[in-house]
Amino acid sequence: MKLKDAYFYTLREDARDEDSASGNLLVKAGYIKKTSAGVYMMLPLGLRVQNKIEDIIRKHMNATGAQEVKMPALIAAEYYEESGRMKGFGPSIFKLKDRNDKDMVLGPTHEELFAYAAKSMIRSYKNMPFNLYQFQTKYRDEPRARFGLVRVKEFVMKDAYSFDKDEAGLDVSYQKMFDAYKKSFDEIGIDYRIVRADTGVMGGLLSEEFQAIAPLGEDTLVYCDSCSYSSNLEVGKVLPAYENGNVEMKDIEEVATPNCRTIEEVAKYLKLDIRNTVKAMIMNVDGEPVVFFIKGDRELNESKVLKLLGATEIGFADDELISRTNAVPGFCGPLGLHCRTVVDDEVLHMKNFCCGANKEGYHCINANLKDISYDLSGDIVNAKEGDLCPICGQPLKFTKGIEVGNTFKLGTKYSKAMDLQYADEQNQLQDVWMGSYGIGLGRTMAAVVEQNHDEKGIIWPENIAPYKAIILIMITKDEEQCRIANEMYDKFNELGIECILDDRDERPGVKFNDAELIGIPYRITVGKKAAEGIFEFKSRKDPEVQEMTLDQIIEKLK
RNA sequence: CUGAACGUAGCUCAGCUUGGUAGAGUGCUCGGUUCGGGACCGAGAGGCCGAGAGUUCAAAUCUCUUCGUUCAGACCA
Repeated sequence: MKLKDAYFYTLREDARDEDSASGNLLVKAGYIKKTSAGVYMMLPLGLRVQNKIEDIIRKHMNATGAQEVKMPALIAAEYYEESGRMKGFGPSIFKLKDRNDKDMVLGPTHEELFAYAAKSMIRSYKNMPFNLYQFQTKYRDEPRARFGLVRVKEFVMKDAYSFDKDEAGLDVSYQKMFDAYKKSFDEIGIDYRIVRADTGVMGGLLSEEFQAIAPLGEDTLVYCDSCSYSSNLEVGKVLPAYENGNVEMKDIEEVATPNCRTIEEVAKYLKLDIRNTVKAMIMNVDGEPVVFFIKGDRELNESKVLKLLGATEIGFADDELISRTNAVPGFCGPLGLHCRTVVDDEVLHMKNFCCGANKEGYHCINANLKDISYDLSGDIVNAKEGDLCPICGQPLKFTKGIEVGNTFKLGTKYSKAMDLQYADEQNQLQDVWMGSYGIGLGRTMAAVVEQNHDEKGIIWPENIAPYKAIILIMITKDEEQCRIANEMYDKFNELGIECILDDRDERPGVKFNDAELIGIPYRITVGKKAAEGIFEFKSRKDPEVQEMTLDQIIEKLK
């Protein structure tokens, strides 16, 4: 690409409405442009990067024997009605009607259509296994788009779907995809960690996420350095770490705690360790009030609660719901409640703890499990700093991640819903076992930029950089320099070295800054010594500038 | 969806409190001087002050409505 005659621009100021380093840099460097909240144009440079990511993934998918297809984005709503996900996705699914008033959706993910496509192929166990995949634009009406390309309403995803006759087959197919994902992300050049995750709306047996390590990540990852344990916080098991085991149980006692509404205030007022308190959370679970009792220094984990109760929605209870529970907010305790109560496993191990008395201005001390009645117990809190690994008992570590890929063992959920069956060896009808596997391309691009930038701009890993090299002509009015630079450009193209020629009539400083902003891995400066056949060669990653001949440069770039 | 902030030149913003026909920087165009890290001088082009309604002799400025954007939360592959 010769810049003078290309669609190419950079901005000098930070974008006002970008809230992430990657979003800002991609906008500033002219890779993408926002059209509305969560919807971006892919400009020439941006599309080149996305295509490179796509090519790498395609190569590894094809190597597993998967076949590429292309499903529509515009889909009759009935497919999602059939699988029950019209409800599952709720307001996140884009709905529209055609002129005949037929309900349509813009596909948020494509399990249904792939299952439907598989029906045409699958008659008997002999027809499996196989795997289909596509690169497709997905639409999700996110409640809040943010962080540039990280959370958007329209994005391209690679999604793959495997079909097997039984669970053992699924395990094999899953492992193939899993390995292909590792190879893809390694080649792209992203720093990632694989974690166990919640199956969410996808349902199924197992979900693992490929998380790009980044401070602005929306997911919290919990892992252990001593063993292989690694999990998304939303499903991370909590090993009850606090026990005051053998102390003798005392008798429960009411004490006045005037104006102490939060557990911190109570602990401070009574001079208690907050780890020996139990707090109550009054929640709205599918429209019904439920009170949860957890250790004072814990947070309630909503996905664990939903799973435990088999519920779909959770939020704080409003005044009307609270009034039905007979609870006294701020002093809510386990006594005399008129609703379901759930106790965290950790509380089961506590003795002589402090909790609300359910009476304005009072808490109880020396409470014990025997004093409480509850309906259910389970692991319903978030792991936190200081917790121990549930596998090996070493201290857990925490980091933030951006989910760039996800693999699911779906099992038979969709084949049951979509009536996808085959005849086995005994000519008995059986459900097909499915897996689904996704990678967000734009999100991957954003995550790479989050991980690879400095104060001057983007630093692309070589494998997904839009171009490998950029040739700068220092003095455009110098015909000799122009001629030499153009010859170099032609030579590179001949050799298949993708490069940019900055032949704009700009001052050197502008060209240096733009080259750094857009993050091209190698920069060649055609300047003073060009006539002698000497050029400056600089890697975007390193500060050193080296003088080289054309042959030496070509050797480096080949 | 709830709460808050913002919307003025291509971009980043000032002006609004105290109403009087629109400003800066940067980018852009032309001329000149420059030419190895976002140069300098001069001359220009560029705005229905997000949209609508109201108050007023007069509204970017005050009031109401609406749309958009962003933040916090909720939500979320």
